[in-house]
Amino acid sequence: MARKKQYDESEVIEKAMHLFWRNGYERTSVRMLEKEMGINQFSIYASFKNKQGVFLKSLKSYKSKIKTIKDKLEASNNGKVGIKQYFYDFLAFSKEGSLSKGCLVTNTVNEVNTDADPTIMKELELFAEDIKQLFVRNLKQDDKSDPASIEQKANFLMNSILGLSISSKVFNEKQLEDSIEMTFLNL
Amino acid sequence: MARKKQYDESEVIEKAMHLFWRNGYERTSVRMLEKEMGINQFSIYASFKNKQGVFLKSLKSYKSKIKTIKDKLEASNNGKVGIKQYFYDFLAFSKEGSLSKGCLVTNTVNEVNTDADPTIMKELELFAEDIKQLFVRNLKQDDKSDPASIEQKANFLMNSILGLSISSKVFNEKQLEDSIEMTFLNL
DNA sequence: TTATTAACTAAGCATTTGCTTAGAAATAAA
DNA sequence: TTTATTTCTAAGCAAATGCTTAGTTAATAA
Repeated sequence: MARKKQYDESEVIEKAMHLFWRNGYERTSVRMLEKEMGINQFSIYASFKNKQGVFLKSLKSYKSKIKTIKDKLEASNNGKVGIKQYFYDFLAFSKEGSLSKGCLVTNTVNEVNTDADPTIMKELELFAEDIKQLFVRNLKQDDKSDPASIEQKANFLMNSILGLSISSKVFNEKQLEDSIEMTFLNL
Repeated sequence: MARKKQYDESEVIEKAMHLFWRNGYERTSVRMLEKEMGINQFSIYASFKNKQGVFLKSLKSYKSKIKTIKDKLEASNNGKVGIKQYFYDFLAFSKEGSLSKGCLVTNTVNEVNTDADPTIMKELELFAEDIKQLFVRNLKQDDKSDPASIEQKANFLMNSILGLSISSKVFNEKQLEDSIEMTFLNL
């Protein structure tokens, strides 16, 4: 009845995701996406509506990729040890060459104007909340103290991993390891 | 002999700085700078060569502005207490409304491509190193332990304050306070 | 006053941006 | 084969980007 698509949507999104991850949202042009995804602009707009559409799908792709280490944390069942492992896993996950691309989500929070792009911003908040709940869950495993204390520690850990997302772009491995080890030393 | 400038360079740079701080480098256009600085594009290019020139001067302006709280830390002479106060001072400094603009330097690290803009990147590294040395100095004041331990703590603190720079854009005051208090609890 | 020099205004430059469209090529049901 | 439908290519659109330039205005040394 009609012509077939000559590309696989999830395959080309995977490529787009890496481009956004490396360069950020604004500095990734539709021309760059065209080249990286290997398809024409028409096809991009036909499949994903617009640039933001490509990005939202890329975010989904990113989330499913990082789900591996999130699942590992969820299955760990060993409290702070598991969270610490998650920190190291995250570093390895975002590594590219000697430095890191950081976290796609964090990068975007930092780039996109808070009030300018509410659709994207909402996605990011949900993602952060999700991670935090994983931390809370594991903290409860070996910390029988009051909920307020758990909450405080979770907030602290969120701050640490956000920091790591930037630090990993600038600092060397020894410095990053220092940060992680200190974070969990007296937690 | 010739006409006088109708604007003060440091005055208009102060305005440019706030624009960059709020919006980031790329998302601040020369047209926006024109409006905010209140001078024509010709004057911008005559005084500062190009957009990057305006930004570099803005960075200087930012640094001299934040020098107030850096000097306070340097004069504190009370070790970790002074550093902690610096964290709170930084939060107040970067505040705009209920949320924060973060740190102009950190924002730029996050935005600008590491290898794309080496001139700017160098500026940023120097700034970070400067802050770290202040931390080291104060840490030594009440921590007589080995240099390796001091270094580790300084790296940890750098990670924390970088985290704070992002966190402050997303999290509420209670969450930020949690992070700071936990950071210094067992330091 | 006059000549010189610098700072102003405003228009315009080439390039890049996100997105659209006209028309050719391919697929498969009728 | 014919016809309907969709995807493809490639050209082009308006708007925005960083930056320049032609020409006017103002200030001061001669």
